[in-house]
Amino acid sequence: MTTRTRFAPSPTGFLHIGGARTALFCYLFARRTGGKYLLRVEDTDRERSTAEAVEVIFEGLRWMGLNPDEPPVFQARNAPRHLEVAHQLLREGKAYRCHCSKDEIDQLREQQKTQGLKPRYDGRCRSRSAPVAEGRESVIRLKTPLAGAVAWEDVIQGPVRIENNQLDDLILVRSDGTPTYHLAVVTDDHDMGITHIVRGEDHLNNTPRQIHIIEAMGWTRPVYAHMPLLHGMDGAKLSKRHGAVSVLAYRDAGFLPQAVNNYLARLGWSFGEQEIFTMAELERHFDIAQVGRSAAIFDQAKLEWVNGHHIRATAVQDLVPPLLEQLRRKGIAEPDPAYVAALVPTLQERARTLAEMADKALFYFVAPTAYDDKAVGKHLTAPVLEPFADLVQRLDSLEGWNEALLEATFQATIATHGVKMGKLAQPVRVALTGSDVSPGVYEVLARLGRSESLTRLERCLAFFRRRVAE
RNA sequence: GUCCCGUUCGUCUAGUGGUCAGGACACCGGCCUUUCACGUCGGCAACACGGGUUCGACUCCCGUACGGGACGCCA
Repeated sequence: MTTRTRFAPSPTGFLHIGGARTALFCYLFARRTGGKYLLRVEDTDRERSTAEAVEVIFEGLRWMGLNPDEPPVFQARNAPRHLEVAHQLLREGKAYRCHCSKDEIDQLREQQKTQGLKPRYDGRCRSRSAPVAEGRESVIRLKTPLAGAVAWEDVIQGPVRIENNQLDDLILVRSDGTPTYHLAVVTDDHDMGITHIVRGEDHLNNTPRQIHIIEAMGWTRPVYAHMPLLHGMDGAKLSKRHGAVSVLAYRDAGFLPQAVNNYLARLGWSFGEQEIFTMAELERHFDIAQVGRSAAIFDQAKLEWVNGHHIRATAVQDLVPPLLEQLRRKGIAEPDPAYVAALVPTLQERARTLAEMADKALFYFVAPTAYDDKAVGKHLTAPVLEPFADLVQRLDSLEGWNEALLEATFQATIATHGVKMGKLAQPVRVALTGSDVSPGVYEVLARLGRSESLTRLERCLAFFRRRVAE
């Protein structure tokens, strides 16, 4: 039998980084076991579900590379089937109509709470014999076994056992005639042939209720794997106040999807002492049974480190499109892809995100309008003026313009003047970039080109002369 | 309040009765070097607490504390 997993987001907002992790685990489990990974949109909350949210979630999953193996299922469309199941249970006496009003139940819960009990419906309609006034609203509730317990072997949590007396008769169909979450989930999972349910630990308490529906229908139980939740740096459940929680926010911040996947997979799971994984390696090694049971805290600093690794390991051509986007955001109207491709190798090991890479690439597009004060004070000093002027002269009369030639010119200059390379290279860096931090000077000169380089150098030389004269 | 789960360096984790408790990020320092970064070497730093069980507990059991989740006609 081939395994089938599903990621089942509800489209009430963006794709949360925690949801993305759940999707990733579903996906990796399916890949590892040679099964299928499916997607089901749980849009049964008519009030909060939106088409925009569906699109945003799809976009997030697409970006992560977590594309389902079959077309997505939209739960709301299966409502007739869900109701059919509810009515079958009703006919078989496994469910019943409950006419209690919301107020009545609220009151009951309130009362139970003050008594220190777990608030739950007491099943008062279960054996109601008195006829009910015609037209009064009703819901359909499942008859939950009164005694006994539900137990299952959770792939991540281990053996789990919940006493039935902790449960109440859950609602299958609302008073407006629409199916509830539990009914829909169980029915769809069955109909979709889901064999393994990988989801957040927040669903652990839902599992026994869902198992009861499954048992009532005589369906086979899927295997469950409840993964620990993700927490923010303060230890609380990850939420908006923890900053970027939408996966698309990570894309926009310049992270690579393979890095996000890598980091997310390592949260709660490890494989020897390996930290960096390609998607293919994750598909090969990720073992959900080895996932730990405690919640993990999302650490952006480590994500950045992982991202830096992937930036260095990714082919230039694959870095160009997202980098172009980052550059546009920084105000570079129409960056030339070929030019950008030439710049990438000079920046790859200097950036942890593509946004940072774009920042560091800016000088390639715009000549410095001012020189960093500290850099000027440190490197544009009187003793270097002569060697620097001589270098500019030599570069100006250079025939040809490539890194080897440039280096030879620098070497000849320092030999003539008896200065150290650092003394000469730093002013050049300032002239070219405005600061004393940049990729190698030969690399920069080569990419900027002869004309632009000389323009920047001459301008700086003039500035340098004025400064020394003062 | 009730039920369920968790607890090893600040963070992610290895560890399944006998280890100097290992690795990674971050942080600090050295090296490399035309700067930064990469790389590399080294440093700092943890078994929540209290009882058991045992010749011996991070590892097993019980309790406490702390944290999280769940208790909807939301999903």
